[in-house]
Amino acid sequence: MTEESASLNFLEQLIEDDLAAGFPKEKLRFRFPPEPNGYLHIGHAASICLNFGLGELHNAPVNLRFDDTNPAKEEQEYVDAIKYDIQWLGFKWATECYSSDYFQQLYDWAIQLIKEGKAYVDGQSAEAMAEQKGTPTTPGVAGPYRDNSVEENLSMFERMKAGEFEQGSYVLRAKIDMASPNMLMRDPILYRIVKKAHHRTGSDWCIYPMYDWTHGESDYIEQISHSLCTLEFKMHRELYDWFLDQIVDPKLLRPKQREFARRNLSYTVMSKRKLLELVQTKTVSGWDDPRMPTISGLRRRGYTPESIRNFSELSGISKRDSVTDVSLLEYCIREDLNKTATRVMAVLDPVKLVITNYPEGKTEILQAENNPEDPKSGMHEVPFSRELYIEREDFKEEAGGKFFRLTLGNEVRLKSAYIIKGESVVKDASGNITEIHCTADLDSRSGTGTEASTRKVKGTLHWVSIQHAIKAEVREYDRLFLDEAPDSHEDKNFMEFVNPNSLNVIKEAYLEPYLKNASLSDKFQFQRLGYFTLDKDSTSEQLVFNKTVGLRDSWAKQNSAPAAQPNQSVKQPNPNASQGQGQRSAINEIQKIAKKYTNLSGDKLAAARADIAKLAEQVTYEELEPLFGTAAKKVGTRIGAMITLGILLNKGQERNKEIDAFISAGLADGNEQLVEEAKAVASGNNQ
RNA sequence: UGGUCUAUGGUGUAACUGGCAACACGUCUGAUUUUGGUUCAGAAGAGUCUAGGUUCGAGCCCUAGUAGACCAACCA
Repeated sequence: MTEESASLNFLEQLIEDDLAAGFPKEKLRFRFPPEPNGYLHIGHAASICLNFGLGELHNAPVNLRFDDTNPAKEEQEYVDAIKYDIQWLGFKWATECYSSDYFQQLYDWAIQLIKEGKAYVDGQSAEAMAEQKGTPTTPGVAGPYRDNSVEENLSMFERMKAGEFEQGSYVLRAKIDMASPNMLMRDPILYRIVKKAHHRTGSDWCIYPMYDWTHGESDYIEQISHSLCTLEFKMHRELYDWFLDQIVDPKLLRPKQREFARRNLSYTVMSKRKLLELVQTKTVSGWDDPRMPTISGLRRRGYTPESIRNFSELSGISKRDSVTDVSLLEYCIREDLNKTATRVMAVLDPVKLVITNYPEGKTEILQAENNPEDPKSGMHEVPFSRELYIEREDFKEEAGGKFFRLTLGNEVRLKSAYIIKGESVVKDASGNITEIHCTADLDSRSGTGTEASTRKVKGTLHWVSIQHAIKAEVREYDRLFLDEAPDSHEDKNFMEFVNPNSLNVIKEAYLEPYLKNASLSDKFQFQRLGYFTLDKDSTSEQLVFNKTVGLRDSWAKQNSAPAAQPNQSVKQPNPNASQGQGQRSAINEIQKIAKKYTNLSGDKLAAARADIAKLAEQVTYEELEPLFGTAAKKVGTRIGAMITLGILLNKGQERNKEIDAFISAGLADGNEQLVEEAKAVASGNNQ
């Protein structure tokens, strides 16, 4: 809060404007209004961070309001999970509210609407009503119940409430405008009959209010100043305001609804319905499966509240629909965990390493840094012995100079231990390496301060002592979907894009013994591999670790680069791209200067022209010709090209059809400067 | 064929009432490093959807297009 925030998003700006216009700061009040019909996901986190963030910024209360008007879908389990997640994210709500707390008030207001002739009971089938509603392009028509008397409506509504009718037989509708271009205004439903117990009101009610009727009035009851919701409710604003108009007391605060774009994440889906489908089809193990974009899934995966809040902050708020790349989320968690996670060693794909000059049966206790990023984090002990496991991919019998790991005849450092040299391998009948034999430089032990201990070698490997290692299960995760936006395809169901290899279980990984006492909230970095956290499936006999995210890996990237090459080369057809080491080509430089040419005047203009002329000396005609096709609008570039052309012609470039066409187009242009240059070029008088 | 909204590097957001398009992620160099991590230094990449217009000057204002999203649940 010490530094001023970079720049305000449009909602923060809106509030600033309201404040500037005289809205009293102490009346600011926000709310987060989840429906308890599913678990919160990373998209909700955006809304939570927005609303609670606004509350923190202005020191204003933020209510948690459960929008529980549909007992058919809502459950206490979700209420509890939602509350837990919000607290876990680190936010505190002012008041825990429920729309169901307002059922009586809502009912009273509905009676008032009926009395004023603004609502009526309709007994038609849903299909009939839908038909009368028309379509977006054709107006609706009035149904037969629309002009029933107030008395009749009153009595029918009473009887609905009393439970005299079947579920679905009658509804209460607002009487607004069946011809409105906004479909929502064509006599929307206020109440329907649902004969199902509610998680809070039990069987007190058998009629339940609809979202539109409930939401705005709840905001009003709680005196919410700014009711922020996602874009799909934009159309509802007209209704929101209409309902408020009917009941608002001018002495009280009138809430304002504003909309922002919901946040999508690449390679996943974000709708509760689709997440529920993943759960119900057992595609994932549950709402908190570590591959799920739910708050609980991310938590189990090892994400921290800080990382999620930071992600929301970095993602920003706007009004256009967008897909944020998961790489930003991964960046956020790496950034957080790098500072805090304890460094340990674990080998996931082991191969045996024998140090032939190290005594059999000897064990040394070495010291390992807990976190090099945090000098105060201290050290922990790690046992070392003659036989170790190292990562299978950390050894090659022979390799090129770019392989920094163990090969025969080369030296590498065993992290926190000795420098070793590969000597020989033992293979089984089918040629697989079963053991690697090496010798250690016994003077090189880390931390001893000897000259040998500070020698530089080109690689460092992680390892575990076989005798001391503990076995554990490790679960690695990949993106749940293979498509960047799995639910954006009209012709294909999102389930078709499920990644069949999103879960990789390593049944027997070897960990250093320090991990024996890990607890659920601990965050570790398995050195050189990534960040890991204990999973709740762990038992006293079997630890289970989840991989949160890998370390950035420029080596792996380099290795896979050749495969990706074709794609990239397609995007690189521009011959004007940089030449040599970061050197811009002359033609590129000219383009850059020319861009702003028309904005210049006086000395600056003269200087720019001189620069272009000078650079033009180094340009070939082949480089220049493509610029002839520059759009008419980009006058600056065309002027630059014209000046360059003049120089080239002076140097003896032959005139041709393209050149003539470019010059005459320049002569005919509306821009005076361009015409000037074209004239000069045409007459050969261009110095 | 209706209404509403949106359009800025690969991605996500900036640019106060018009004034040289900025930041982050990602990508690529180089240095440092007992993690091919971190850190540090640097680079490439956008003429702001298109076409007109207003203006000395437009990402921003005007007009007309184009593209995408949303809108006809007794869901929220």
